[in-house]
Amino acid sequence: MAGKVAERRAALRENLVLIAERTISKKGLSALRARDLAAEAGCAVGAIYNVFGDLTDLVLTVNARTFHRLGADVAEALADAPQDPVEQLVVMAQAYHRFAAENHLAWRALFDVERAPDEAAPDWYLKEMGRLFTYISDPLAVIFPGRAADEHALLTRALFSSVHGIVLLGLDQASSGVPTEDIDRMIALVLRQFVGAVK
Amino acid sequence: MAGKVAERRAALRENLVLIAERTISKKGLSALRARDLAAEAGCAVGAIYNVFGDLTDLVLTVNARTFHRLGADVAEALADAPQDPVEQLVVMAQAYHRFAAENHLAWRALFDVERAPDEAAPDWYLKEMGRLFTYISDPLAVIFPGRAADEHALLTRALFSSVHGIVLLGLDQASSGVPTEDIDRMIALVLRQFVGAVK
DNA sequence: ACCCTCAATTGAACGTAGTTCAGTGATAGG
DNA sequence: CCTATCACTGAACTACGTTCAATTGAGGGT
Repeated sequence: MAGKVAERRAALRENLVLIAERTISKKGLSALRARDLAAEAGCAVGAIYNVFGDLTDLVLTVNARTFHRLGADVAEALADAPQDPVEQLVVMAQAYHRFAAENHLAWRALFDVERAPDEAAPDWYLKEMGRLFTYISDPLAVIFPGRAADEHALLTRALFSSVHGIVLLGLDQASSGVPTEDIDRMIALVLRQFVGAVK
Repeated sequence: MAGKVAERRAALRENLVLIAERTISKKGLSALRARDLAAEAGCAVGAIYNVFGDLTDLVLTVNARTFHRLGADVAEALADAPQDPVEQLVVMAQAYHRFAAENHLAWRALFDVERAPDEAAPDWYLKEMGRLFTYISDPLAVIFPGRAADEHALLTRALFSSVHGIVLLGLDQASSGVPTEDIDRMIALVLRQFVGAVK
């Protein structure tokens, strides 16, 4: 029976990730507790630290999955979008909004993890980010042909950041009155106005 | 000697706020500790709770001051700005960026405080936010006259959120390569492009 | 000047986190 | 079947925010 240990470890790891994912999605990052986690997984608290270095490692694993789902949602929206590059941008941004709204706490956890100040961003983060940037970059190249590469990169980043800001502040004060439709309207307003300026 | 107690309380309060402000500015919100605070202020830990309900109350007081300084900086930039409404928007947004960069940890603390889920945003927050929105709203009314009031409000909020997003993501990864000049360029790019002044 | 009352102040103690590690028990190879 | 090894256990440790019984000292009455 070779690898019975590794098997159990892998199973525990998967289990912990699923439980953490559910806890974060339902009750938020701050509700994640080592003891609760162990109790739900039916293991000792110490076992968690055999699989993950610390709870932040576990959260980062959950975040990687969340980020991947986010990327897939945006990609799906893009696949179903019309050919018009402006509409593609709008559709993707609204897909981003929809994902953030429907997975609010998990989405928040993406940014609420505190990284060590000098620690580099994880690999998967940069990779998924690059993926999202490509989705934006391509339609932009159609809309604004002949821009310098560096300006094009800045434009891409700027648009992503703008949409992110609109969603972030819109959902933050969801209780104090920014309806979902208004967030979508703001996104469309900024994107259409942005590209319409040169049309 | 009437009010000697109240006097000491007020002095302690001021002292605690100043110490907390310095700690947050230098080491970040997460470095704020009740025991360190008491040691620095030369009082018992319990004394903090005679003046503030809890540490979050203290942080909110610091945040109110930070937000006020931010509003003043933006107002000053607006006062020195040219008449052109587009340039006014750019100048204000870059002032927002400069404040965030120069007071990074204090600025982050504005958003990193976790509020109770159902608790309303504090009064001073809404007031300062309204102040910032007015600064943006006025030039926008000149640039886009004759828009419906609700669309105008959405536009204002959308532009603020966009600039906030650009600054937030730009400063977050400052280590992994978004120079200050690029953030300013993105701000100018979005705002100028938005209002149709193609350069 | 003295004491007495009561509220402000103290800091040890409490509850709850994340994390560790010596003891225990199961595993895989001989 | 035995045993060296290593993963697992959970009590213990540290570090928080917060509380509260005990203490102190201020302000008024005599």
